[in-house]
Amino acid sequence: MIREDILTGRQPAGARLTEAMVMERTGVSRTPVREGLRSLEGEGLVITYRSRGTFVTYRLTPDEAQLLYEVRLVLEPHLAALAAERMTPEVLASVEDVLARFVDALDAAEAHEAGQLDADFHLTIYEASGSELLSVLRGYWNRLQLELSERVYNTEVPRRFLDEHLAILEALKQGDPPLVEKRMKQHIEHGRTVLAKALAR
Amino acid sequence: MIREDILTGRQPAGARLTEAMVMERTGVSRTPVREGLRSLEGEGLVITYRSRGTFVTYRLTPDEAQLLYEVRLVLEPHLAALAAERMTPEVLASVEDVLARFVDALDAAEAHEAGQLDADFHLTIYEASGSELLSVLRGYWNRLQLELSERVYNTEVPRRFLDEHLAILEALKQGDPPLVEKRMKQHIEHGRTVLAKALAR
DNA sequence: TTGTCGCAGAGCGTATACAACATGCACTCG
DNA sequence: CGAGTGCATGTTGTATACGCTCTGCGACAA
Repeated sequence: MIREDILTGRQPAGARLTEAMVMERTGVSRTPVREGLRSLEGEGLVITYRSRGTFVTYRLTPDEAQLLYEVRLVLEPHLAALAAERMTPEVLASVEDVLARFVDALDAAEAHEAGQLDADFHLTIYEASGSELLSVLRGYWNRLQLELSERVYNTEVPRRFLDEHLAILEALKQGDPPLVEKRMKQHIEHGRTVLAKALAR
Repeated sequence: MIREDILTGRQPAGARLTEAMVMERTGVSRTPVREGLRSLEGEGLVITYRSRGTFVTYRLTPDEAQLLYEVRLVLEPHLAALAAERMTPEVLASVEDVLARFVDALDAAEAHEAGQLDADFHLTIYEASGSELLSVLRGYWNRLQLELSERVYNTEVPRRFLDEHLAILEALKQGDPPLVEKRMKQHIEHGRTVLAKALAR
């Protein structure tokens, strides 16, 4: 729940999160609260200063977001191809489910929800790769997601993302790893130029 | 302490870490133990299964290690240049200290220690960049370090790494961001070919 | 008026007790 | 003899109490 508060911007960058506040918001006691905050810290969403509290980390700069796109171009097409080799019907079903909800979010013009489901789409696929690099990926998706939601998912562009997602799903179904890799690469390349334009405004 | 056990290979991949074991090893009670394990989980060093325990994550495959080197080539030269712009005397002193201990570790042929200090050298510099991407970097350095220690720091190669580290330090002292970026890039490129050769054996 | 010391309160750090859950084994019944 | 069920045990999940540290405010003295 707190993760969502951060990812949707309800908790702005730099906001203070005392354990008492989180307890009240979630209704659970301190120990699980602390666990949760520690997890969020590991994901780079918050940072804790001893005896002072934990704070929502500051937003990525536009430059850093572009840099992350270069990383995405390196990692994600590769993991997508791996995932295509090891795809199972269960994962395919999950991906389809995520895409269905993605459509709903776009129809309802819910930018944050759409951003979340975009991340889910990618990460669900990469999970199937069985790669240990997944933990690295999660870290920067968390940071990218808010930027993406607020800068891109307010516009008309994501409809084209949906088409690309569907094309990737198609290639996954066909069990064609090179095609999946190629389409994923194009998709991310597209996202990169879109974000660059959004940042230029 | 547990982190070191993992990073030095004393706790092998797949090893089970019950909270009771960690309590005994560290002498602290369960709450801080759980915090620590949660942190390690965030760094991708362990993974926890509900009610069954936490386990040391499996090693990177050689392929994944190579992939991470491509990521390093994207991120690290950039952050090094940023760091050069914002360098302070304190950070420079820290970097020099790390390098001094790096030399000691090489002289003593302590591969794991050297691997740790190699990571420290890089991360200490990037800290000065003030970039929020640091948390992403830490994640994969943790995973890379063990691979590096066991495959590279057993050989004679790291002496050349030392020279490169010194050259980077020199460029930092001169306050020349483009030079820092260039040397860092060459250094990582070198590391990549070294690791590729080590993996081929 | 200003600087320093002390105090009080808020918040985190740690320890421990109890609850819930998963696993494996033994026993029983078909 | 085999399969299924129930129990015992080990391990994590949660709650709460207590102690320590840091911060901010106020009073007192120079």
